[in-house]
Amino acid sequence: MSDDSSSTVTQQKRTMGRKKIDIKKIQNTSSLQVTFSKRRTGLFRKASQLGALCGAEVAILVFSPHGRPFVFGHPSVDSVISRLASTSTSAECMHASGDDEETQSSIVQSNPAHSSTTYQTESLRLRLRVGGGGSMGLVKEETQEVAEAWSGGCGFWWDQPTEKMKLHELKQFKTSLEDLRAKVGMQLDEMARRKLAARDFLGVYRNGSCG
Amino acid sequence: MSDDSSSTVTQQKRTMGRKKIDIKKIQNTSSLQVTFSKRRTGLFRKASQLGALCGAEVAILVFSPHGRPFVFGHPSVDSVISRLASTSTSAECMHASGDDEETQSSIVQSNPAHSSTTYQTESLRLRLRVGGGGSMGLVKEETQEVAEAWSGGCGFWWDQPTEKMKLHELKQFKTSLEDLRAKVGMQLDEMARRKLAARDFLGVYRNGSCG
DNA sequence: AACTATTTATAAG
DNA sequence: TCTTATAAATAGT
Repeated sequence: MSDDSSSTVTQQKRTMGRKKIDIKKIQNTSSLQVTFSKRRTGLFRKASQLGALCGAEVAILVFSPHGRPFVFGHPSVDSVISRLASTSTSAECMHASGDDEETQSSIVQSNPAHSSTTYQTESLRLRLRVGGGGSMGLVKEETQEVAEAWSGGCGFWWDQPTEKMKLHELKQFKTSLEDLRAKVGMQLDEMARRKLAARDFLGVYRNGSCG
Repeated sequence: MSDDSSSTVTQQKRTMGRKKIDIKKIQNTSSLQVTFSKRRTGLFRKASQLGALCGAEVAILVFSPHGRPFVFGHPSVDSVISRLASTSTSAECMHASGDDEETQSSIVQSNPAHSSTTYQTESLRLRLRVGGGGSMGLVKEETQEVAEAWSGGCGFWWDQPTEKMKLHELKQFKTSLEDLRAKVGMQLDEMARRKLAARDFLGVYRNGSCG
């Protein structure tokens, strides 16, 4: 005990720590965005784990409070929706009537054993495309850095000396492929946020080979 | 210290507690099912919270390792898919190439600002229907009990003296609507598992009125 | 974006 | 299922 600061001083905690919150619409705009971002990431991570752990197929579609769409799919959104559409099922369902219009959702569970098609749809075709960045106002220089980190060389970016992309963080990916996927999502988030126009990085990594 | 059991006996823990697991396909069949069930429930709960907290719209489609479909939607699967389909977007995407075929997923994030439709689909129409139970072999008596608890009266089941359905558990629902939704999912799970043929409980609660 | 202090989610039993 | 003991997620700074 050589560093005891004072006798009666209760070791002051740096942060208040997490607080319990009730599940109702967050009013503060900024915290709403932060929460949405964190939780969406967490949701996708969980979905990814469910897929990896159980060999389940999962598709998630989300519209941010701003109306911006986010999608997650394992193995792909398209395949899962198509599968659901082509699966003959009768659904046992329950609509939980919420308190207000913003608070209702439905949970459906289908049993393949019953064959009476209740879904009808044309396959939702997802044509992935790398678009340019949006426009949020950030130094172009920074954008360039990240872009180069992604498209600069041959091989996967996590195997490269991508100091510019915070290598220490990238190294964590190795722990598991699940984590890698989640990180990819976050990276994309950051890229989008920075108006990154790395429109060809996808082509480079498609099929895992250097094009 | 009046209840010290023994001098050198290290208080034996009842359970090993949670252990860290690596995210790879679970081999043990039974634990796979348990894990799938728990995690799917957790995933839906998280999705529900995201919707309630942020006013986000979410749709999740899951196929269990057995190929059984599970769906969650806020406000509904149909509406979210339709919205996505009708939204003109260009998608910034990344396909994380997994280690094996079972381990790849895609995360897509679209920016509404770019208007070049990349999704094309017919609205996935979800026609909910209450089907009969499956067949898993459980005492009919028990089934009957639960069925009655659900369809027995007018009004919502959580406002009724449904001792037969474990009221103590149902009471927890009140803490939040989010929780209620999650629980509904679990209840439905149980119902399905018990081969419950309460084919008309939905009708009773549709619109929140006693039909 | 980082960092805790806590609340939640869950792997084992 | 129900209970822990722990691992994870995340609200507030």
